[in-house]
Amino acid sequence: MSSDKKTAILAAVEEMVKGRRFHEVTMEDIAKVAHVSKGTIYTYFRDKDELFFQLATEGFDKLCQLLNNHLPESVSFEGKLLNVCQEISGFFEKHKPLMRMMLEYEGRTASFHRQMHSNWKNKRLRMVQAVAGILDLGVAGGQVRSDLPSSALAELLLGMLRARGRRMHQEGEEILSIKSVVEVFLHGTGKTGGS
Amino acid sequence: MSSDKKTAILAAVEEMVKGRRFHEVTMEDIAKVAHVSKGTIYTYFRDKDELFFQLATEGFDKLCQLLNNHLPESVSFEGKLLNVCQEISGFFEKHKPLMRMMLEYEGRTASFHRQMHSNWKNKRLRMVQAVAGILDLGVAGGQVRSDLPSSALAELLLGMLRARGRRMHQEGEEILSIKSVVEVFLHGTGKTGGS
Amino acid sequence: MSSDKKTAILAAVEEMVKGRRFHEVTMEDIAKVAHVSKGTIYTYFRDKDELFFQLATEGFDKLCQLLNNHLPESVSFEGKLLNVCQEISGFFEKHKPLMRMMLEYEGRTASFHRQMHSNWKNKRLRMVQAVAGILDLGVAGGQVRSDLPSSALAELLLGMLRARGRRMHQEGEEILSIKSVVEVFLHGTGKTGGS
Amino acid sequence: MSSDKKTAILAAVEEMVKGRRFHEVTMEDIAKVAHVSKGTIYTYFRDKDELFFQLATEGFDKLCQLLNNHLPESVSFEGKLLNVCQEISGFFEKHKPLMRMMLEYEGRTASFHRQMHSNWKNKRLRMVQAVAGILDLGVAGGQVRSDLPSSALAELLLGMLRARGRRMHQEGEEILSIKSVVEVFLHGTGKTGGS
DNA sequence: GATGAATGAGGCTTCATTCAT
DNA sequence: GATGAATGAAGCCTCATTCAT
Repeated sequence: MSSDKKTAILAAVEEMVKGRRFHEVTMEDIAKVAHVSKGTIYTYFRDKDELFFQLATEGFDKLCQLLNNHLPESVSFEGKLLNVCQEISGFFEKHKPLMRMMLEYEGRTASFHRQMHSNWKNKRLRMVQAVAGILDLGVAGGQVRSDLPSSALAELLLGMLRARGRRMHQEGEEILSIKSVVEVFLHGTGKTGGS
Repeated sequence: MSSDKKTAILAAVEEMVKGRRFHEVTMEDIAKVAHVSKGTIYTYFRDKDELFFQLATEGFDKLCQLLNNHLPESVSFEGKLLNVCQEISGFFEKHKPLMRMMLEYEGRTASFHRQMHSNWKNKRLRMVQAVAGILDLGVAGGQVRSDLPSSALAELLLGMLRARGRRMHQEGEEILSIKSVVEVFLHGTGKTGGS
Repeated sequence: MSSDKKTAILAAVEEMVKGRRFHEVTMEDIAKVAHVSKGTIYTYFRDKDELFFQLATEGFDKLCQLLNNHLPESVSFEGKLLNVCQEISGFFEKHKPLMRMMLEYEGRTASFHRQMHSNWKNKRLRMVQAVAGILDLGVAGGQVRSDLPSSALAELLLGMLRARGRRMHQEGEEILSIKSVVEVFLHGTGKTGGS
Repeated sequence: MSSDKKTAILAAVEEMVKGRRFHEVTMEDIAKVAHVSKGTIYTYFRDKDELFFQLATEGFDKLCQLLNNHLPESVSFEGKLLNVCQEISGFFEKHKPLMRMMLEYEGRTASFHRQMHSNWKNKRLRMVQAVAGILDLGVAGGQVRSDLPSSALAELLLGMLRARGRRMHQEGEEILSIKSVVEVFLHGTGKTGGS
C-alpha cells in the first residue's frame, strides 16, 4: 500500500512533465494530481530533485527490462535488431517528455548529490550495454563489423533513433521508417547500401 | 554601445548555464556576471524566458553561419562532409550547455509565446537544411542514396554526432572518431562497409 | 509502566533542550530519543506546549524537594544557608538548559492556557518561599535584618546565584565561589563587610 | 532612508516579542507591523535568526551607551551607583521582553554562526565592564572591597537588579526599592548592614 | 494503549519584475 | 537609458497533530 502512493506520485510527475519544465511543475500540483498531500511526497522522496531524478532513472530501468524481455522475437539478426529498435522507438515515443528530462541530467556534475550522479551513470551504461549485447550477436554472426566497439555503435544507433523520434513525423506523416534507420545503420547511406 | 550590453548579457547567461538549470540561474546573478544592473536586462529582453530563448535560438544562427562559411574546404564530397561534421562536433563540444538548453525547448508547445515557437522551428529547420545541402552534393555526385530525403538523413547524421559528443570520450581517450562516424553514416556497420 | 513512558519523554526533552530552542526540538526527535512513537506522546501530553511546560514546572518541584530534604545539614544559620546555596547552584548547573527554558515562560501572559499560568506562578512562589524559609531562620536568630521581606531577599539571593552560575567560571577556573556570594549577600560589598 | 526601514523592522520585532516566543513571531507579521514587504526584510537581514540576534545585541549597545552617558550625575560614589542602578533598572523595565530574549541566547553555542556568538560575548562583556567601571570608583575610594574582582561584583549586582525587576512588583505595589537593592549590595543583609 | 503514515496549514525564503531616482 | 531598493506572489519544505490499524 505504501508503494502505491510512491507509484502514484511518480506517475503524476511523468504526466505533468509533458510540456512543462522542472520549475514549472510544483510540488503542490504534483500532490493534487497524485491525490496525496504535499507532506506525503516527502515521505518517499527527500526533495523535489530526488523525486525528478528517480523518475528519470526509472526510465532507464523500464527500457532495460523491455530490451531484456523482448529479445527472442525473430530468428535472423536483422530481424532481432529491427524488433529491438521498434521497442526502443516505441518507448521513446511513449515517454518523450521523460526522455527530454533524462537528457537534461546529462553532464550535470554540479547541483547533484554525488551518489545520484554515479547512480545515473550506472543505469545509463546498463541500458547501452543491453543494446550493445544485441549488436554483439551481429558481430558473432559476421553481420556487424568488429573493428569498432559495439557499445559505441549502440550509442550511434540510439542517437539515430532519437533523432528520428524527434523529427520524422510531420503532420501525421512518417518521413523515415524505423526500418530505414536500421538499414542505414547496417549498410550506410552509400548508393550501394540498399538491401 | 547598447548592443554591447545585450551581448554581454547573453554571454553571461551562456556562461552561467553551465551546470545550472534554468531556475538555478537568477536574474541577479546574470546582472552581476554581465556587469549591468538587473533593470537593464529588461531593457533588452521582455522577461527571463525571452532572454533564455534568444540565447538558445542564437545557437542555431551561429551554427548556420559556421556551416555556410566553411563549406568549400575540400574538393571531394567525403572530405567536405568530414569537414562539416568536424565543425558541427566542435560546435557541440564548445556549446555543450547551450545545446542541452536548446533541447529543453524541443517539443514545448505550451508555455511559450506563439511567435517564439514558430521562430524556433524556423531556425532549427534552416540549420538542418544547411546540413542537408551538403548531403545533396553527395546525392548529385552519386555518393549518397536518393531514395531517402536528404533532410531526414541530415537529422540522422546530427543524431549520431550528438550521441558521439555525449559519450565517446572516456578519461580523455577518444573511443569513436568523427571520421568513424562519417564512415558508418556513409557505409553502415555491415562487414563490407569499410571504405 | 505507563508512567515509565511519560518519564522517558520528559527526560528526552530535557536532554534535547540543550543548545536547541523550542522550535528546534521536534516531536519526531523527542519520540526517537524517548524510544516511543510520536502518537504515544499525545497520550501523556495534550500538545507540545504542555509537554514543555510540564518539564519546566517539574524543575521547580525538584528544586523544592531538594531544599526541603537537605535543610538540616548544619547547625549554624550561616552553615545552613551556605549548604542551601550550594544545592541550588548545583541544581542550576545540572539543569542549565532547563533553567533557560523556564525563563522563557517568565512574564508570558499570552499564548497560554489560563491554568498553566497560575500553575507556574504557584510553583515558583513555593520555590522562593522555600528559600525565604531558610532566611527566616536567620531573621529569628538575629543574623538577618527584618526590615525587608524575606521573600524579597530570597529573590535577590537567587538572582545572585543565577548570575554567578552564568558567568563565574572561565576556562575551568572559578572566579567567584558560592561562599563569597553568600558572604556578599550577608555582609555586603563594603570594606568592613568581611566576616 | 534605507536605514529607516532597518530601524522600523527592528522596532517591529521588539514590539512583537512582547508576550510571544521566537517561533510565534512570523516574518509575515513583522513585515506587516513594520510596514515593509516581506522581501525587504531580507535586504537588511540574512535570515530570521540574524534579525533577532541583531535586536538582542542592540540591547547591550543601548545599555552601554546609557551607562557611559549618565555617569556624572552625582558626586558621591553611593549616589553614582544608585543613579546607575536606576538607569539599568529602567532599561530592564522598558525592554523586558528584549532582556528575556537576550537571556535565551546565553550559553547557546550551537545553532549559531560562530561570528554571532563571539559578537554576543564581546558586547555582553563590554556592558558588564561598564558597570564594573563604576564599582572601580568605589574600590578606589575605599567604599568597595578589593578582594573580589569588580567585574564579578558587577555581575552579582546585575543579577540582583534583574531579580528585582522580575518579581518586586505586585499589583502595582513596589516590594523592594532599587535603593534597598543597592544598600543590600553595599552592606549586606546582616543586622548591622543598615546605612 | 501504541504506532507511524498521512495530512495540510503555515513558515521561511527566493526571485522575477517594477519604478522612482 | 541605467540603477537597485522594494515588492509580493509563489515555491519548497517542516512539523504538530490525527487516526486507522
